[in-house]
Amino acid sequence: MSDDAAPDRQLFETLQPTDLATRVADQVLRAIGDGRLRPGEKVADAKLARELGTSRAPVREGLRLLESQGLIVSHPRRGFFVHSYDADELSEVYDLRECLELYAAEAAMAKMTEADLARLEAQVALLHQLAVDGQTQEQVVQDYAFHRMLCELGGNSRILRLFDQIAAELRAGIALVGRLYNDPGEIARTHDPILDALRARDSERLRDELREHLEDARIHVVQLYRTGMFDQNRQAAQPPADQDPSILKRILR
Amino acid sequence: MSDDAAPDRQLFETLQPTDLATRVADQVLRAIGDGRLRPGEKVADAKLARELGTSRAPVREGLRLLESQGLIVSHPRRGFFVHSYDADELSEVYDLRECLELYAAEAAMAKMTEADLARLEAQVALLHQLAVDGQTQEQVVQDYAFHRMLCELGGNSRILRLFDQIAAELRAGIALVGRLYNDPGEIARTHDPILDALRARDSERLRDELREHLEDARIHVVQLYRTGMFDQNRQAAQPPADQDPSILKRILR
DNA sequence: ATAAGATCAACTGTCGACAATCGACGCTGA
DNA sequence: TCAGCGTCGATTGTCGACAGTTGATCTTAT
Repeated sequence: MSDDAAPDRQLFETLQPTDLATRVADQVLRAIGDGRLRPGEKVADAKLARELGTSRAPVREGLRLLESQGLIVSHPRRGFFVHSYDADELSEVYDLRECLELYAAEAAMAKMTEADLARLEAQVALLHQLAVDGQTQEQVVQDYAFHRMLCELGGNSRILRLFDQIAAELRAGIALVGRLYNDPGEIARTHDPILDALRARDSERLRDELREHLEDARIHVVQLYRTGMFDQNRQAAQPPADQDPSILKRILR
Repeated sequence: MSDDAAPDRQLFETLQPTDLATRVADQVLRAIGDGRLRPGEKVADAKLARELGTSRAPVREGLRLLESQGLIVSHPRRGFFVHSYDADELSEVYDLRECLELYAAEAAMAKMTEADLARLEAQVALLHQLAVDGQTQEQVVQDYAFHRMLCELGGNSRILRLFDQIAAELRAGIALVGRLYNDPGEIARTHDPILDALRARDSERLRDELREHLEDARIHVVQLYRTGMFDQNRQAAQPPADQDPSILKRILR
């Protein structure tokens, strides 16, 4: 039997059926990620359904998918809203990211090959290049890509999925700031010590360097939040305060 | 003005509107947690709706809520299924738990008060007591409670929420085993070194002890899985294999 | 002028319906 | 005996509909 005519060779790639709900979730996720939907903004399922040309059912299912990820909040009888962080909550997300990434990076270092290391180095080199070229937006993307590679090399798909979720959430916030850090060159450089530690397979140093790196980012973003840099962008409809004023009205129904 | 007649005193607790979807999610979560729904089992929304006396819409929304948590898997045009772990995946979940709990515990140690420590000690004492009384089922619950307390003291609500999710998932698996570990007394004892480390505020030791403790649990459970201890319970309808046999059928539609 | 009440369009939660699809069953023909 | 095919009930994804609520706007009365 010849090689190129194996009888059970896969002729076609399986074309997988897709449901509207997940596609809606994708769309909304993207909209949040690139800032078309702002934190705190209301997401009316009826309106969204009209916009997407579907009925409301799949839209609501899609929003539910995002709800338990924390990206969407639903207030019964009031609708869905893009989750809006205060500074403390944002800081918590960064905590989580640090927690996951430190763990993944350590695992990654233990099992990575020379080829993997080379890919990481190439990625950091790309960051430097983008800094020189002034492509700051693209640098943000590739920065994430680097950290994602680390998580991926860690080999835990569950952790990787969480990282992706977190990245999406942070992007939501960062989309508001636009240009986030001060100096692209500086950003690129802060990745070098991490690479060094990886090269040296020095677990201790990796931990310290990575932690410092992430701590920098966190402090930066959180500070922007605290200084009210976002307030100007906050004219979006806020979900109602938890304390409902019209108590009697609700009791009587 | 007297104390017990403050004019703005809250007369009634706000009765919060609830939607069916979240209640469905709760129900299903509980059903998975206590083993009424088994891993791999199909969850037909129509049937479930009939059982709950609602229409299918809120049921589907509720299932979507659980889907992005990983507890439910949906295969388009085939329905919803309780997520079924293989040993590797289960191991990954334990990785994640370890990652989160180590982080939270360290934070907890840094900021806990004497009162907090006392509560933790009381909880471990309870574990010992339950071991003596032979209340193994309750011990499993209180064991989780201890670890949850640690996460809670860590002070990151995001991490706590994740811990709860993971606990729910693990319970799903553990519900299958019923009695999991070998000796309740042994379980109780393995918590003592953790307490010691906390008392001494020894970050290094806490990390090591906790890791070892969790590693034990992981190895135990994963091994049970690998030895096929679950196969007898696996007559539940399996979700279809990823490789669809009837390729042409699908291409032609 | 301000606070309370009335009005009204838009939205939400839920339901039942419908076509398309799935998978189990039995039948056919080798 | 067994692979392959129609058949058929049950289930799925999606839709449109309906009553009840919400929040904004307008009205009224103090």
